[in-house]
Amino acid sequence: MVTYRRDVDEVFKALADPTRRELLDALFAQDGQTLTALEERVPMTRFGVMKHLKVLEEAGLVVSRKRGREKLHFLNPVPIRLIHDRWVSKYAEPWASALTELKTQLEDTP
Amino acid sequence: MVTYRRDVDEVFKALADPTRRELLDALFAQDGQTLTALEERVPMTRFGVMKHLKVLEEAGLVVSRKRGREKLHFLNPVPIRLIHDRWVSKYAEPWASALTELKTQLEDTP
DNA sequence: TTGACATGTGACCAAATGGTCACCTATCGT
DNA sequence: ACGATAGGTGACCATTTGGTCACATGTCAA
Repeated sequence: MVTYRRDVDEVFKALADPTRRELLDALFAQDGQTLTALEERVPMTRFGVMKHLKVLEEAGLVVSRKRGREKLHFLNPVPIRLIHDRWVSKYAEPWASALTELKTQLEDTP
Repeated sequence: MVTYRRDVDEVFKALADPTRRELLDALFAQDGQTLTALEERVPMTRFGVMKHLKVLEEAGLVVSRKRGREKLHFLNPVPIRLIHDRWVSKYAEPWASALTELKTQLEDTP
């Protein structure tokens, strides 16, 4: 089994950029796209996309594979699942709605 | 009902900093803390903490309320729940394990 | 084999970010 | 009233980040 113990911080930082989230969405829609294919999805030169893909790869959110002169990119949802399980779920539990009530009350308090 | 249509991007960006996640954790552990109380939780001056709290407030992750000369800070989990429902869950679904298999196979391919 | 195509590298730049500080206002307790 | 306490503002600085470009390598197809 490959090790998924990459830094949680890297994943959060990788997800913080809207372009990178768009790239993930593009791979979600169609996995295994090349750099030039992804380039067309986003208002940016090839070089910008390359940098973003590098960040995504280092965070483990994207894995790639070379086929001839092309580089195919694949979405890896595991890090997202990890931060979901270890972090997001803690705050997104059902009882959140109770806190929502509290917040509403507080904001209505003069 | 208060409007929760804040920008998703702001939430992701707010969550991208480890100090800010620590502050959220601190509020998760004990809600309604003052600035000086939170200051002690983090290796940073008061001013740095103020900036981080401002980012968290603007993202809607923290709401505050003044009590005399103090400012009380409260965690608002709703934005996290929103990005969970609208974004994270899409990638963190059960079938993610199937993709994990695929990724492993790809990485093992020479 | 040669030209077009897909990707990679390093330098470079502007803007955003994270953090500190001097100074200021407001409120509390006595 | 007065010192101490809690918080706020704006300037300032170093570093990181997002993006581009010139140039270079590897690969395909005729």
